[in-house]
Amino acid sequence: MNKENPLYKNQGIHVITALFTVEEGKFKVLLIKRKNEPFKDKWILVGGACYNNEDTESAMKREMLEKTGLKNINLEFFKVFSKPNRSPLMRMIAIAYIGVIDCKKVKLLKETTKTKDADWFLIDRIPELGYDHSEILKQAIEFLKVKIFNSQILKNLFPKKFTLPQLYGAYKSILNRDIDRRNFRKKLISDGIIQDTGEILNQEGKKSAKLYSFGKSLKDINF
Amino acid sequence: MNKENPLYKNQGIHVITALFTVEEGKFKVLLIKRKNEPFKDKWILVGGACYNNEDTESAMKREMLEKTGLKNINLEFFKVFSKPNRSPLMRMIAIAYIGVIDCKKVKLLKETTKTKDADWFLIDRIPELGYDHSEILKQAIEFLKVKIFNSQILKNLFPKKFTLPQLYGAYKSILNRDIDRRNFRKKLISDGIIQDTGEILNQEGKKSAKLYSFGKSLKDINF
DNA sequence: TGACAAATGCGTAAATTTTACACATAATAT
DNA sequence: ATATTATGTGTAAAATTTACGCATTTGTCA
Repeated sequence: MNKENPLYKNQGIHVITALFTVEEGKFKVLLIKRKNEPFKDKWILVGGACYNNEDTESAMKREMLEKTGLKNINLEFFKVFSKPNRSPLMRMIAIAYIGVIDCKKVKLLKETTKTKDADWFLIDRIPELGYDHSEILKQAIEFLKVKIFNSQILKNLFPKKFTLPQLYGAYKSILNRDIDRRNFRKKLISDGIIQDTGEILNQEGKKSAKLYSFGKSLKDINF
Repeated sequence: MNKENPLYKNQGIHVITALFTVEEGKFKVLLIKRKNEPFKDKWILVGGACYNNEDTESAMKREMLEKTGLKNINLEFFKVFSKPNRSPLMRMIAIAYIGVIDCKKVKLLKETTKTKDADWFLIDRIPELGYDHSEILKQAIEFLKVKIFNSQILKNLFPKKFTLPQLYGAYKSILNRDIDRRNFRKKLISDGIIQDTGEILNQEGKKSAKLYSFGKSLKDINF
């Protein structure tokens, strides 16, 4: 590096989100396909550069809109990735988020200035990703598995009111293991993550099920 | 901003550490006094710019050495601060860490190229800090209060072997409240944070006390 | 149609963890 | 001597977590 390019210049801030969904019992993540170098034609997590007039979360929301058409996504910070060469052209630090939405409620932009495709990928069918996004995704999944038990991060995966079996199915898909159905109900209710609405859903030709909503107050133990 | 200065250029990465200690039952934090503008003569937390060939933790260790003379400090990431104008000259994002050491084991550099003083401040006697460091410190303290119960972050505050009353005193100072002495012992042992060494310390003219060490393995529930 | 399986719900007993608190002993202070 | 402080151990009650039994409604199929 020379004087025009000292060690603390030409740095940038990446914001990145692993946006998850569960569709028909399948745990999936949103990937976009790059149009340009570097990593041309590679799939990556949604993200981009943070501008100077934005905090990182605002930047992430703008990037999400620009590259996928999605708005009003709740984001949860999970980790910083700062290896010096994680991005090839210039030193970029990455501020990584996770989010969860119902993919059926939204329509993805399939092409933008910078992307040539966007799609939901099964978690166990992820291609090799550009940048260090394979590693970021791996860590994001582990973070989500913890987060669903101490926050309402799955809120946007369901309508305002939902049945317990619906929610239970999502947990099993994300955790990729079985959990006790009866203790599951007790835990989520007593922790205040969900609450009984008193209403009952009578679906045609199915046994009636109680309707729950996400709780109003939740002592979130995380930072 | 013009073409020479697009929205995603002229960004930088700050690394910042709230380094704590407990000295004679007093909970303190390390501050340094700036020599230059901006915030000339203001006290701030230890920190500086991250270079392009460093990850943020390495940068923080270098800055710690340059500005305080301290080496081998264990750092724990706690939060990103990214408000666009948190730093006046240029857009800087801050990656914030906490650490804990025994101030009696080290000697602070009182002056460096960029600092004109360095000292340990009582937590309830903190002056107004430069940048957004007052806010960062406030959040760091809250983070530490949680962290002492699920990690060995206090490890460097004590020698390899220490008595329970010593440790207990540090917890009370940091938490700024009373906790049950007997349950405190049980919790820290059963969580694997500390373990009985089998040895006993006979201090001249004091009742003998068992010696403990920090545990070998600890299931750290945090990310 | 009758039997069985699946989906939904409720409840309880055992195990574990957390909280509150009693008390014993050694050293110091008065 | 007596009281006070510093250290240690233990136990019982309360709360939480885990394991699991069982009832009801609906669909499936022999």
